[in-house]
Amino acid sequence: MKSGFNMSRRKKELADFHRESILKIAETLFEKNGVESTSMNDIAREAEYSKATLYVYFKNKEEIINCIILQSMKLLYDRIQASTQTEKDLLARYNSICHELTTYCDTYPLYFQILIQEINVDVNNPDTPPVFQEIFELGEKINGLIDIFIKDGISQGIFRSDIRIPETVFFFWASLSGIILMASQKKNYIEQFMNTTKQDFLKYSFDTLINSILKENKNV
Amino acid sequence: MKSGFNMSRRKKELADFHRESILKIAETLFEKNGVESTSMNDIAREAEYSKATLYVYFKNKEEIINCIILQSMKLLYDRIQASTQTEKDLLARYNSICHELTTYCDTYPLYFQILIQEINVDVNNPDTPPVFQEIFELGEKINGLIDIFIKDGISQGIFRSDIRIPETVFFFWASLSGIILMASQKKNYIEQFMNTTKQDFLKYSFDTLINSILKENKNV
Amino acid sequence: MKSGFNMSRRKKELADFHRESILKIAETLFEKNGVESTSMNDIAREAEYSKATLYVYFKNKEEIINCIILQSMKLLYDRIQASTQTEKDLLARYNSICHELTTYCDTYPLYFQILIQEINVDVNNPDTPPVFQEIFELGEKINGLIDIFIKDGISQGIFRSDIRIPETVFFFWASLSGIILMASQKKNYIEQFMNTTKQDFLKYSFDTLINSILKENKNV
Amino acid sequence: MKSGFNMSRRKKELADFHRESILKIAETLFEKNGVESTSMNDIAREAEYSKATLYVYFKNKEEIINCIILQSMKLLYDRIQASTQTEKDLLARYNSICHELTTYCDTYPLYFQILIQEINVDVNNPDTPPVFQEIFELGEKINGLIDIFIKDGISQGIFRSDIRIPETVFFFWASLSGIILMASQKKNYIEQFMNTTKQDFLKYSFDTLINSILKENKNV
DNA sequence: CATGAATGAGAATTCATTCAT
DNA sequence: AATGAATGAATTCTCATTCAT
Repeated sequence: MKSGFNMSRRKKELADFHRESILKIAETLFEKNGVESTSMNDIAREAEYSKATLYVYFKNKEEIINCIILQSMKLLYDRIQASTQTEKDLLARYNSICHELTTYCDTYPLYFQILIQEINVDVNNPDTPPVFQEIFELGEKINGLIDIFIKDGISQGIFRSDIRIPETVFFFWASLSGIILMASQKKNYIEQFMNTTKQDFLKYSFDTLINSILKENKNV
Repeated sequence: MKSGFNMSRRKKELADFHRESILKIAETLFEKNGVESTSMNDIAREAEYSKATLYVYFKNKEEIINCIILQSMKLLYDRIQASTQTEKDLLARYNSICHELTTYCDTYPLYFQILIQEINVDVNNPDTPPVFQEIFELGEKINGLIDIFIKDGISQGIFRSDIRIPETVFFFWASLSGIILMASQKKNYIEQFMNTTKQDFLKYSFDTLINSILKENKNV
Repeated sequence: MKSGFNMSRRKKELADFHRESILKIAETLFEKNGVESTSMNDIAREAEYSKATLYVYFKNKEEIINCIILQSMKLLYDRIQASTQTEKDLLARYNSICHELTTYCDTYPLYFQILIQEINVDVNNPDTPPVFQEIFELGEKINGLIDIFIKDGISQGIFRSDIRIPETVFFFWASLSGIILMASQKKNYIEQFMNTTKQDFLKYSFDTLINSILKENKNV
Repeated sequence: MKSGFNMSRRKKELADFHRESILKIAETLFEKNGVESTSMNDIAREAEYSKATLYVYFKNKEEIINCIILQSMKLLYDRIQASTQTEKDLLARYNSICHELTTYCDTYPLYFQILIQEINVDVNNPDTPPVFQEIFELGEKINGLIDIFIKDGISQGIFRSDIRIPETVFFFWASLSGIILMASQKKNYIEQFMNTTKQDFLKYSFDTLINSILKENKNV
């Protein structure tokens, strides 16, 4: 006979398994058809649960959405952190960050939309659901990673010393998001009309972008 | 009795008048409440037409949306063209373009979302509604304006001569969109946590961005 | 060709016709199965409208309920007023009132439940829907009819002169409601176990009740 | 090892304990939120049983409702009996009954609604659940108490001797229910518009009602 | 015995769209 | 041309109930 501890752990794991299954399907559908156009019915059908079961594991549709956002941000944070810790060379770290973001955008295309669209969370409002707090804090942690990267570049004499750090962090976030998102969504256009590959366009853009804060102009 | 020609012209003008009225209201509502949350009912009520009349002038809701996209792109094109023709100095033209895009994003916030999100149009598919063709062609015309701007910069010896033009056009589109959109949607965050204004952040970002293709590094 | 006036009148009449049809069916179902157990679906099916059409004529289920209450109260008021104006003899008027209430309870059994159950309306709260105001005012008007009846009885020297009028009005409302409702709902019991008819029981009860304020005890 | 008898007795007692716990919670919730708005989930959560366990002790929601009706009727019976046995003076007994009913209505507001609303039980139909039989029989026993009270009043020469006993029992039931229920539900109205207290109104009404069968008219 | 898990059925409501006039 | 009327289909979410363990 199993101990109570194991019992409850197994149960929790099972519940988590179901939550994950639902989230995975939901995310796929959100990406394919958009969040608003994806109904709980769609999720239920695709995930092969009954509609009512969805409500056993999630309070409502909004909770599903928020969980996906948080989850994907966690993953992004882990990846960026891992990649920046491994690489020692600064530009290699930059490429690594860009690569992670790109991979990330391919895996969770929804994320970038939300990253950009999501209305500012009012962190001080006590009515803001705790998930939003978590999302906000995670966002700050990711910012922190970029922040360290910029500071390292300055102290190594690679980046110009006159750049304003918080603005530059945000500037990189914004530009990289724009570049990656557009490359991802206009892939066909790029390949048809620009006579190059998406990958090549991204490489070119990342190099051009970093150029904007390098101490010495580099030929791309 | 009027000639057929006059009849049809008058009719056409009247029809255009109605279409415009509807589009104007629809756009206001789309911006205020979002596209999905705006119902045909809302549009009809606000525009003071009957719901059925909407379907006299537009095939369906989608056509209304597409018309708004096209219309707002036309406006953007006109503005960028006007501003690039007036200004002679290259960096003044850059600032002008950035300014137009920013104003534009504030006036038609919806546009940028769509600009970035809208699925790639398959221009060769005969089922693609003609409005998409128009949207695509207008996009190309706007690209053309940026293209000229880049080429002018190179020939004036202001931009590096080794840059790849089509990629750079796209790169600017993508980066500027990202920056402007994020500045617009995270205004509160910027002002609370970065201790600066949205306007200042934008200025800093635009300057940093152009730096990436300038022949000589400038201190921002 | 009809004038605008006639057109709109006809339309209004048609709309009223539909509203009435729906209300009639709704009332029947409410009576048969209870208000909460009657779904909009049930009403739609029975009334032979589509569910969506119900929402063309009524804002929501609550509006249907409130309309039925108001409508039935209007009818009750009219009936009581008519009967008290026709009859000159006081006790004949009393019988008439009782008879109207009884007929009424048979026709709109739902009404008595609501009359008794309906939570007190906060007349001063501006959020209270206007229908409730109307319901409340109509209730007051009906009270007014009983009030006049009591006062007439006193001034004619038929009722005791020491009775407190507002309390007595309410006392009669309450007792008559209780009697009529119970006679209506326990009809079988009365006829099986009391060896009399519902009608006879009602007559006996009404006579006994009025006895309570008569100046001279009457043998029933 | 315990004998089968003890086992089963202990089991039965335990089962009864659980049933009581559930019923107690259910009643509280029914009163607070209404029967239809109280879900099995609510009951389970509040009673700290699992939803499924509810179905171990009760066939379905309806059985819970019926048990509560029966239970509350039992309580009412006990109270009326106790109060009529203690008091010797007839009018004191009347006041006592009225007081018990009032207290009862305040404690179990639900009861009166059901007392009045509940559809006639077809006692002869074998499909009628046994709990309805019990409810019916208990109703008869309570009637019996009123019956004795009336008969005592007649034999003591306090009530008129020409009254018809079974009708009068029912008449009192109905009137008292109506009065108490209305006083309870229209408390605010009474206090605002009648310039008196609920308690005072009740006292006045009970006195007026009994007047209807008193041999000698009393001034209230 | 007790229950976690699962669900079919159904609730109110909304919406884009059609059609007869 | 313009529209009032009507609706099928869909949406989110709830609930009483069952069943394997």
